[in-house]
Amino acid sequence: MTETTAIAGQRADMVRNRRLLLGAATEAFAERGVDVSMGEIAQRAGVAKGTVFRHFATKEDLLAAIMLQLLDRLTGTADRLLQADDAAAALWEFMTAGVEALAGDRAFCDVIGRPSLQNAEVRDAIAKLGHVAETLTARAREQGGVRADITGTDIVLLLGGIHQTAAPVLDTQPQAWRRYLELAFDGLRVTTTRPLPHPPGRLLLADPRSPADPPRASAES
Amino acid sequence: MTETTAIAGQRADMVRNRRLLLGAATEAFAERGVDVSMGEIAQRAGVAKGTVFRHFATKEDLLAAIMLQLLDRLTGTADRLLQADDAAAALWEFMTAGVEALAGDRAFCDVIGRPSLQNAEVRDAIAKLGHVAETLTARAREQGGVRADITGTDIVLLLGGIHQTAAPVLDTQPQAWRRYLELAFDGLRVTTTRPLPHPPGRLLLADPRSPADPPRASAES
DNA sequence: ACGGAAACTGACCGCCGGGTCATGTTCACC
DNA sequence: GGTGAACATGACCCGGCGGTCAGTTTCCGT
Repeated sequence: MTETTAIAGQRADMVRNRRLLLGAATEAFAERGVDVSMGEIAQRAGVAKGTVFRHFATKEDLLAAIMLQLLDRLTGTADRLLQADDAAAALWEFMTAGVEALAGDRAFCDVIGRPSLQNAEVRDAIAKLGHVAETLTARAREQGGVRADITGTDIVLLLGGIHQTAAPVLDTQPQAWRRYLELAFDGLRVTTTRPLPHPPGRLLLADPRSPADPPRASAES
Repeated sequence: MTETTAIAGQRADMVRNRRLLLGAATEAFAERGVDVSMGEIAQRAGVAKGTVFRHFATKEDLLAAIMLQLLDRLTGTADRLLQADDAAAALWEFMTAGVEALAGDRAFCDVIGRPSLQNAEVRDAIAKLGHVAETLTARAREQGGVRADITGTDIVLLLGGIHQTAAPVLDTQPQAWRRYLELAFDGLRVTTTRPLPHPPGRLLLADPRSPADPPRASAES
């Protein structure tokens, strides 16, 4: 978890700088992607470069901290949506939140799209998100809200795809992703076509724990 | 156009190096994306770094040459498919070719997804591709093969999105994009749902020529 | 009030990238 | 074969990056 709570005995300037730093890094990464420099983040926070490295040993650590924050929030949203009655509507809401998060954060897109940018913690958080998405999807599948051959991994992968579809026109039409989210969801509801080719596969080939019974793609309901 | 033809009076070593260079750059960009260095490209071509800059003044020029080659090929494919009887099948084939091209070339993905990497020539080529896609889509729409509110711009944008969906698992499942292409196409066929939100928009807000009558999204068939 | 540990600072390092240029080499033409 | 222009070469420049560290400042406990 990201430790935002102040431990007793911490210096006031330290917690202040840490908060400034996290805020600045969140903004900077969101606007400019993972390629933003540590120098710029320091400047935005009103802090010297060395201070950044005192709080986060490497750029990778800082990026991970920001991404974990985002992933945790999304996982929390998904968790809450597990309580909803209409599973398909819940799934829709989850996807909206996910694509919106991607559209508003360039670094998030970079990290999701390029596994080489993910450290162990981030991979874990993504796997956890995938796990919740799997449950959410299973419910929607059972209720007949989405076709039978869709898995949670599909849903998570689709978030990146839907966003990417709209990304080239994001500057001029910041809301275009809604169009493609709707289009994707229409596709997810289809039941009259042949089953999808190629196995769904899992997001991470070596997920250490949580086998999370892979749902079969046989037609039912 | 990319000048691959040798002009009379050109030195033999020059045309040889140019061919080596284009080959090496094509490979290098495809494998490693736009971030590959000019030094590595020179090395792959078996040529000194200075030679690269003699043939292409800047990295941007070299990248553009490679991308134009790819875009022209894709536009040619689309052009040929305009002759097909079954417009929906032709559109399907075009999308397969497009997503396959993206899946096989990381630089292509980078350039398509980030407009800031496109110079004027590349933007033109993309606009031209968009124009052909528009025609291809219009035919499919008229034949009832795809829903009425889909435009050519949607199709071009979807290529990037479909690929991106599968990108995170591309290392372990190189063919996963076929699954999401099928899913997208199922969505494109849907006719029983409400029309898509948000206007389709055009790929480039300032396309100097070819107004290319924007199809209205009213329901018909 | 004060002492010292902890945090901050910014000049500095090594590295790597795109791009240049004086020098050496090759080819086409006569 | 000779000659000159076009081409190839690779050492070099500059800027920006992630990351370091000796010296300075700040804050907390007493």
